Amino acid sequence: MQNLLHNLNPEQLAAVTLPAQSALILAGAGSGKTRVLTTRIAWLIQTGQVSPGGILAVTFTNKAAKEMLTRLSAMLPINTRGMWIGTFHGLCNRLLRAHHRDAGLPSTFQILDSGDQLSFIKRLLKANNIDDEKFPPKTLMYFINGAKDQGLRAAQVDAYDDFNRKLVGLYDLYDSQCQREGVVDFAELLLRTYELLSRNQPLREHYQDRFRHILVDEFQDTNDLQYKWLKLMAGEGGKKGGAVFAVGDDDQSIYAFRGANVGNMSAFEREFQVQNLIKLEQNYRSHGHILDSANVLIEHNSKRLGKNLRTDAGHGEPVRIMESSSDIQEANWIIEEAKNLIREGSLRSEIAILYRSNAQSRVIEHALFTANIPYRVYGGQRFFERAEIKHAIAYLQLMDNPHNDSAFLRVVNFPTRGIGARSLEQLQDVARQQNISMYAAVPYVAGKAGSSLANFVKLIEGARFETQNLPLPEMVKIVLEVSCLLTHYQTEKEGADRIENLEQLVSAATLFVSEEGFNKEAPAFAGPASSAAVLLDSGNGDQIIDADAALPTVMSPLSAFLSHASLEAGDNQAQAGQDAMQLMTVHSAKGLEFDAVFITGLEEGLFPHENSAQEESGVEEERRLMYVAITRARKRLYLSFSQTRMLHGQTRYNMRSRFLDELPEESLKWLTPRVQPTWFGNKKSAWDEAPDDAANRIAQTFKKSDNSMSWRIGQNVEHAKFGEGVIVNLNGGGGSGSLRAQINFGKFGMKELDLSVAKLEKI
DNA sequence: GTCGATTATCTTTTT
DNA sequence: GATAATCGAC
Repeated sequence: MQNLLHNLNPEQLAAVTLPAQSALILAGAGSGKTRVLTTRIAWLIQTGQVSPGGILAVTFTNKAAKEMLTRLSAMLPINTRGMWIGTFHGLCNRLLRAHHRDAGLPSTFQILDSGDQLSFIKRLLKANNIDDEKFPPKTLMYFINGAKDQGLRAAQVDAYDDFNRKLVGLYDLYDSQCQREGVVDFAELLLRTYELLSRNQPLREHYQDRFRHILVDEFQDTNDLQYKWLKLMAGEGGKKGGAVFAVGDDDQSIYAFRGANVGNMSAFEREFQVQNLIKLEQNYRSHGHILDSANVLIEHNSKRLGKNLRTDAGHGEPVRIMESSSDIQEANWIIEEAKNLIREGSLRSEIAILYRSNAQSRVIEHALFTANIPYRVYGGQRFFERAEIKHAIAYLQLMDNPHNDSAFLRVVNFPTRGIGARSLEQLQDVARQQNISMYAAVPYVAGKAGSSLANFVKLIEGARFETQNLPLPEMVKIVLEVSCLLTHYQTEKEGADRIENLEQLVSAATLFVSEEGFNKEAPAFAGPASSAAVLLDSGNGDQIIDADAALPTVMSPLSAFLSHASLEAGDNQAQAGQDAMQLMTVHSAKGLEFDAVFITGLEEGLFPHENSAQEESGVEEERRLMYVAITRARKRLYLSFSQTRMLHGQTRYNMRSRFLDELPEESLKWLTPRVQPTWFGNKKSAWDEAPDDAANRIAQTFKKSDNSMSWRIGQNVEHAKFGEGVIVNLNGGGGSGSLRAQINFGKFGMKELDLSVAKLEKI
């Protein structure tokens, strides 16, 4: 045990060894949060305070859950498979599979990912003749998800006006359609579980009794429903059930846009009568200048619980800031700089390039590709989201649950088999009249269309029959054959990649089967609690099995694999083993760390993003995002912005991000001359100053050749009333008439001014 | 009904 | 710039 607690600092040690009461750990970036969580679990088990089965540990991402399991296995000689460590969604899925009858779901219920959900809604609107101009599918989707994230059913939502009443009605319709098809969306997984446990006392008490310790990672990211869910699991603020050990950092709350509520942290402190509040402020990751930058930046936020990171690592190198004239130059510069780092001995995998939105990766990827530097992009399109994979999955879904209309529509005519829009419309009408799924409605359609449809049904039934006793990978293989997906892509010109992906799907199935223990005889769960896999009374007279053990006991391999495909979209490219540079959004970088980090596109409108600029809370969230980005870096941090950038297929001119001006001067080193904000009175052009030689050299390299024109697009200007701006477009002039300029003044928006009249100063 | 081509739309982050 | 939706020709 000494080993376990060895090397913990006093705060970490205190947190790990807290008594079995609810506790809140404020863990700053790089303060050893995951370490504290896993060590806590290991310590609880090793000191015999709880069995592995009495632990419930919740994370938000699959990555975090996996990390926790790996570290735990390294600390303790136990089999972690079957332990209740996972994402909210994953754990709820497991519960619902085990108790699907009580939850009112078919055993083969399927999970809609957000793409599926959106097309589901589009279909719903069309089927009910709703004008999707007036009720855009996305609006409805946000409405439904928002309500569910607060734990509200349609009947519980207050509607103030006609528009909202209509949305509520559609929400209700949506839910009943989901029920009919046997599908659930992400939020539904949580809401169903919550409702199940609220209403079913024996079940609730069983789990409350069982989970003596509930540990929550990234608590600041919980939404209202997740918090209610935790309260239910813990039973009246932990009085009846287990103790809740919540770890979070309000400064890293970056998911408010999808319902996360930082207020849950103070609510938790109050409602769980938290007496143990521990702050982890010692940072083990970043050098001083980097940490100072993060600290000073985040102080610009008003709503904080208050926390400051410190380090013993010394100041280290200053934070470098670079201004480029275009996104392409930005990318080229990054690559030059990265090459230097690599030449000096840095691993490529220790260099990360971060950006605010996925669209920004294109230019950088292109440059990396040209420079022949291996790289890996996280996010973007993932394995299970690829079209060909979705198609294959849809066939499997239909075999497992034929009432899933989304799956039906996706593949009924793919590859084409002569079933067109008309016949499907007909089929849809029948299905609606009879209140059955499209699949079930097939026998009611007569004629030529009817027989093509019947053939499709035969195909699915045949595949199901043929594969019923085969292992999952074999099943997938056969489905690829009989669906004609393989032959279809063989004849297609660009089909080679897709076939390769389909083959990878078979490998994914093989891997899944062995990882989840579906190829073993007995459930893999081992440990003192396995005997607790008792039968218990569900309250409706049925004897049911606790959702205790590993997946194999509560669902079929196919159902499990399909959930896996929805819940874990899978990595996009598995060039594992290669030492490659890391590209990702700031959001997906959370929880990771690198020796060197480039934060790119630090421009107004991009970072902070324009969609967030409307409200102050939006900007504060962006600032927290920036805080997260900065604290990813261990030794070296580069911040970069560009005067122009291609976005949506057209060039945009942005001003540098306000965040750059919120950093402590003494920790920064500007590689290009810094143009002071106008209120400091410095109105020289960035390219006309030469503070130091290195900067001058770089400036020369990037200097634009055509400086002759008095006004040019991209010119920074200052206006007496509107302040600092940048010329976006010029028109008129050409000898006659007056020259007019469109100028982006940031806060004041876009203005068109006559250059002969307006008093503009170049800066 | 099918295919290819054009047009519209939309681009923040993710389980 | 990329994809989905729509349109028009066979």
